[in-house]
Amino acid sequence: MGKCEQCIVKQFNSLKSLTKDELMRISNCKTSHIIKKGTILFEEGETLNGVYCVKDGICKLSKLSANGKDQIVKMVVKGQLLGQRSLISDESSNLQATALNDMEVCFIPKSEIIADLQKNPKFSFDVLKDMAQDLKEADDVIVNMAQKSVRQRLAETLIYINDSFGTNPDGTLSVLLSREDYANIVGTATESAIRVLSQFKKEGLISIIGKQIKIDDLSGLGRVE
Amino acid sequence: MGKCEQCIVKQFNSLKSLTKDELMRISNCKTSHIIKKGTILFEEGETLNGVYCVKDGICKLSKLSANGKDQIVKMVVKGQLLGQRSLISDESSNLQATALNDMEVCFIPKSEIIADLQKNPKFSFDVLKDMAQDLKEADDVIVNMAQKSVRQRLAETLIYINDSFGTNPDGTLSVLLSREDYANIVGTATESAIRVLSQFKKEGLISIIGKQIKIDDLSGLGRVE
DNA sequence: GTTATTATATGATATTTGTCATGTTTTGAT
DNA sequence: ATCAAAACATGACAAATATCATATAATAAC
Repeated sequence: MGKCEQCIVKQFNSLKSLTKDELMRISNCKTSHIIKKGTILFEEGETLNGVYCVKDGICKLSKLSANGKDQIVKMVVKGQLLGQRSLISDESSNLQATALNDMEVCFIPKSEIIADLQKNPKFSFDVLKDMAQDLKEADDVIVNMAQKSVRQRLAETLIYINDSFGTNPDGTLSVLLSREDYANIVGTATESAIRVLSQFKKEGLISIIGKQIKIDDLSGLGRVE
Repeated sequence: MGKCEQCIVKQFNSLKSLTKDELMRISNCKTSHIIKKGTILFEEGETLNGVYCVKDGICKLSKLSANGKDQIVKMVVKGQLLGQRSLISDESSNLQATALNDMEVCFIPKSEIIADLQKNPKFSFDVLKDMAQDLKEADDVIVNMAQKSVRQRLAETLIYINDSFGTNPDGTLSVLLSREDYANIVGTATESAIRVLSQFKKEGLISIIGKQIKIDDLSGLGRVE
């Protein structure tokens, strides 16, 4: 099994602030996992016994609404940590995590993380910074949800996915989401999401190749009102 | 000027985790302020040189949207800290803070807070917990914005204000918000907020006495669909 | 390979929400 | 107390979005 000390992934998250000794200790008790696309890493209400460090792949964090829809609140990618919030509050998870493609993750037991949080101020300050960033992004999502149209939100979602996760060699978005996923990010009915995507296609902003989406006019998408 | 060591307000926020010595040091460099209703404590994009500890009163945190509306993201009350996020990220503020009634606040310089964050793990873990809680609440707001109707969101807002800030002796909500504020919390047009409030009145859920609102049927509001 | 199931697509229609217009009430300044 | 400005209220209509129905395409199961 790989060693945390040598793992490049940690450069992208707050684990980078741990000392070599701390990393070696974590390395000894962490477990590696391959998570198949579609697998639920943890559910809403579930108690987490640690955090996941995402070595590869992407997952969605969603929350079930009273109307039965599963609102996607955030996407977590390679390099990021998963589950810190619940761990810090010492509460069960308020979100469900589902793999959007095959993932490779390391699971680090709660006790290890908590110990380091309490001993290493640099680490805890780093986690604090991450959380502050998450909070800022959440504020932006709230404003977008409240003030922008479905068309705008969907256009921005496409741009976000393009910019954050990139494209395949043929230009299609590398993260393959179902139309329902798009609807659940934007917060609209699946039919509405499909309809708006069809409009974008008619307007020459995107191409649709089966389930795949290719952005043809990125700046045009940015101008959608 | 009051002394932080003896201040009861700190019991409600993470400052309670500071040692007596740390509190005395902070007490010496903090400044007390009376903020009149309607005053802007800080604007979006402004660099904050410290945090505010709210001793009395309430303020709204809002963010200007592209369409010119000022979305209210959160309300901050007596006992809470204000401005930690920006301070931790070392960024300018992403939100504007405006007093909703007369406030009494203490301003603590950035250097003091940062120093304590780096030295006192208990304090930084406490701040971390606060932020985790804020993040959880933000997730809930996102889901509500995305999945619930204006009617539901407004009903929940009234319940929230009732439960969190209480009522005057005559039963009216103690926090007096303009119709525009309600609209900016819910994320709707001012006219829509007014209209829905009128409907609630017709349905016997609330009474409207001038600008004041009185909840007549709390559980009924909770059942609004 | 065939079939059942699920995902995508689109039309028709209902509902929700926004916008504009206009009138009334409240508030604040003088 | 009077007047101007702002906040509140409501109607009429337009636009955005949801819902329901139905068709087709893609995928999975056998």
